[in-house]
Amino acid sequence: MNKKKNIKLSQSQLGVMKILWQQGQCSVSQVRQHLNELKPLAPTTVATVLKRLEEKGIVGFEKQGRQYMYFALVSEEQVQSSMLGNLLTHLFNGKAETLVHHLVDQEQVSAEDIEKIKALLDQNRRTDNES
Amino acid sequence: MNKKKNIKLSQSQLGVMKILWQQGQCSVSQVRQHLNELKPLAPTTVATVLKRLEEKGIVGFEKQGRQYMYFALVSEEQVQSSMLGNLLTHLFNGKAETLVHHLVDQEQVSAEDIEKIKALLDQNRRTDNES
DNA sequence: TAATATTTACTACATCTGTAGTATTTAGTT
DNA sequence: AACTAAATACTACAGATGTAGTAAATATTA
Repeated sequence: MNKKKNIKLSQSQLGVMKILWQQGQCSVSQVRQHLNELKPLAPTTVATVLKRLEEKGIVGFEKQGRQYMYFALVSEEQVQSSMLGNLLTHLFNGKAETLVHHLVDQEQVSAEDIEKIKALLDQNRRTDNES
Repeated sequence: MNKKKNIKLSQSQLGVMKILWQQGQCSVSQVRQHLNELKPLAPTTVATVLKRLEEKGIVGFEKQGRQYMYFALVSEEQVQSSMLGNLLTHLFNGKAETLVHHLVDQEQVSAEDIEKIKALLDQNRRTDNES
């Protein structure tokens, strides 16, 4: 089972993970370069974040010459699923409609997005009926 | 404007806020009593959490005899909106469909819920067209 | 009024996070 | 081989969180 439940990442950690998810495998300085556009950080800062992620089993690394190449050990989907589930449970009392209601209601989602979501739900319902 | 953006509450804090949202106004020991079913905590622990929430402007209190009566200064909806928005932005790259997809896909939502959500979206679309 | 119970005030302390400095190792260059 | 640049290893430190102990104030009761 690959069910690492209750993965919880802070904002900084997420920023770093996004790079790894996009780029696949990066050295500290590569991560730093990618982050730089968003937020300039000292090299050691990035290294610390990566080391801590490694300690938590979220990323792994492989020595490559002098430097470490880091890579994600959990997928973006896993983290999304886990953190969303957490929010759903603890903030929305498990009520998915309330959550979606906020999404739709609170200026955060375009009409176009709503169409996409609806399409998604329709599709889901169909496959539900078929199975 | 009552727009307290970027409200971010930890799990413990959320637990306490839920009591206040449900009960309206509580003393420390009342909050503690309600929490007790979920998680027994020392009285001072609850008091500390409430004091910290007060320092952040999330709750207020009013002296009533010897004790403080605490009450929420931000609504559950505000917190839901803020924290969901945060998750949407930082974990789902702003893509609401991805978020909903997870909700629907990941065993977290019943078929019934999906129907409710669909109804919600339909309604939303109608009012969109009308306005 | 003295004793007891309740409540708040202050202190504590470990862990996590955000951020980075200093020291050391190592590789590439002259 | 000596020097420089890059990388990692420690250390640091402030703020947030989870949890609670001890002291002090206050109210209730015997």
